[in-house]
Amino acid sequence: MSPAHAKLIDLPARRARKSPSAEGIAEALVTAIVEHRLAPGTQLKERALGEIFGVSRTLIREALIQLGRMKVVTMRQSAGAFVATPTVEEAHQVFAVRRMVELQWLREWVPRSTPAEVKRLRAHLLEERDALKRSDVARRTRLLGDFHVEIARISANTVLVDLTRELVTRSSLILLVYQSWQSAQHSSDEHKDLVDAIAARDVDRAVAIADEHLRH
Amino acid sequence: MSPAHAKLIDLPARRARKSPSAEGIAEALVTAIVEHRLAPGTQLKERALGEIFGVSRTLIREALIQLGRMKVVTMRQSAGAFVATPTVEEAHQVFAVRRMVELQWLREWVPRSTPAEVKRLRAHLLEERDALKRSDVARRTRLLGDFHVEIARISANTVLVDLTRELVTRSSLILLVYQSWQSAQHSSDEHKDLVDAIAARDVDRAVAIADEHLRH
DNA sequence: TTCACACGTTTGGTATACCATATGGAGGAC
DNA sequence: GTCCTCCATATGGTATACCAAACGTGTGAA
Repeated sequence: MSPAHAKLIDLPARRARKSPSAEGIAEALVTAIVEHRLAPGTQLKERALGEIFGVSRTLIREALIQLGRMKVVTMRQSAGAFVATPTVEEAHQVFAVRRMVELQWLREWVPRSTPAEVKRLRAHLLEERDALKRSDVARRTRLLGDFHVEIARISANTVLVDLTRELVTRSSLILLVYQSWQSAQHSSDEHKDLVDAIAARDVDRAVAIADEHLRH
Repeated sequence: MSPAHAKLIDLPARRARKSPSAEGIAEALVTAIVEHRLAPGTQLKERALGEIFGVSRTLIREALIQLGRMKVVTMRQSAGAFVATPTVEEAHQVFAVRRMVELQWLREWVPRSTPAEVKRLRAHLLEERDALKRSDVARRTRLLGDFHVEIARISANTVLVDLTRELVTRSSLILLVYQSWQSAQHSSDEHKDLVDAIAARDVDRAVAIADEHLRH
């Protein structure tokens, strides 16, 4: 958390500058972490962050507690908060749960998917493509994750959406640590194949593609 | 949060009285809520709780924030924290997600379940029975929920266990609001049927029973 | 008698102050 | 010269102080 980090966080902080609540700060930090501007293992010092966001330690602390519960940061006893560095085992566990949830949801939904829903996903794919073409790393990372959230959102099940978002966030962090960056294009291609299978209402193929996708 | 509530929380507070951390307080509150000692809608006043637990508002606040993220309490803007009163829709959503996760896990695990694992579950069933016989409401409520956590624990997947625990907690709160109390016996019977199916490695029957169980 | 306004009290929101602990560096002794 | 110890400082943990907003109550006027 050198002063150099300040400007890295500053941008998202300003973007959500309307009376910085704990949630806003937490979100800004998640964004900064997922977009690789705060490396895993980095200590998140409360006073420093307070200065950057222009608030007291109280709100920073609130945000860090929330991130701690999300497992995006690790709270070490009387040592403070650090950007989480997921272990290989944790990675497997997160993806195992994602497979359970996301594949089962596909099984329920794909047979009765509507053209309007598929259209929404295709629109998302175009955005992904665009980010890929422009090499907009931050936007690309976010969109690749949001694709899965977008699928969950179709369920209109808030619990499912929140869960998916949380797992996707953790996954992003994991991919940062364990996956090479070239695979972004590959991921987006798999997303396209998945949407095609959904449009064809081919449950088995959709599940197979998603399964493969989530096994890396 | 009348003074009368004090003694209701006091017991679990004392039980976990070893230097009351925010987590300990959160857990004590969850227990109190799930065991029906704090009714849904009750306001959780920070100063009052602080006095009960013998700590300042800071730690209480930390605990409440965590419970808020768990959706066990609702944080209303500049009005404070209240024990959550789940809507019917939320109830459906929680159980829909539980079905996705728990049924899929059963499908993966039951075919290769071991006698030792089944034995653990049977031991848990005995505890349930005992609590039922003694009409120990608090213990019974906890154990009926823990059964599902116990099944998740077999996966040795921390993410799955934590997720299950969280969903089960929310479910308990929902059942308090929408379900009559007599069904505890029935629940435990269904648990027994489920363990029998697991022991027989009958995946389809196990999933069917669990599915029925989670649909109420 | 009833309605409305205002004031006081309660409560949550945020900042700050204080304390304990961990950490790193400097200095002294072997 | 190296290692150990002690002190200074930085940092997290907890309590408290201060502020603003919401709510309830009582009083006065219509």
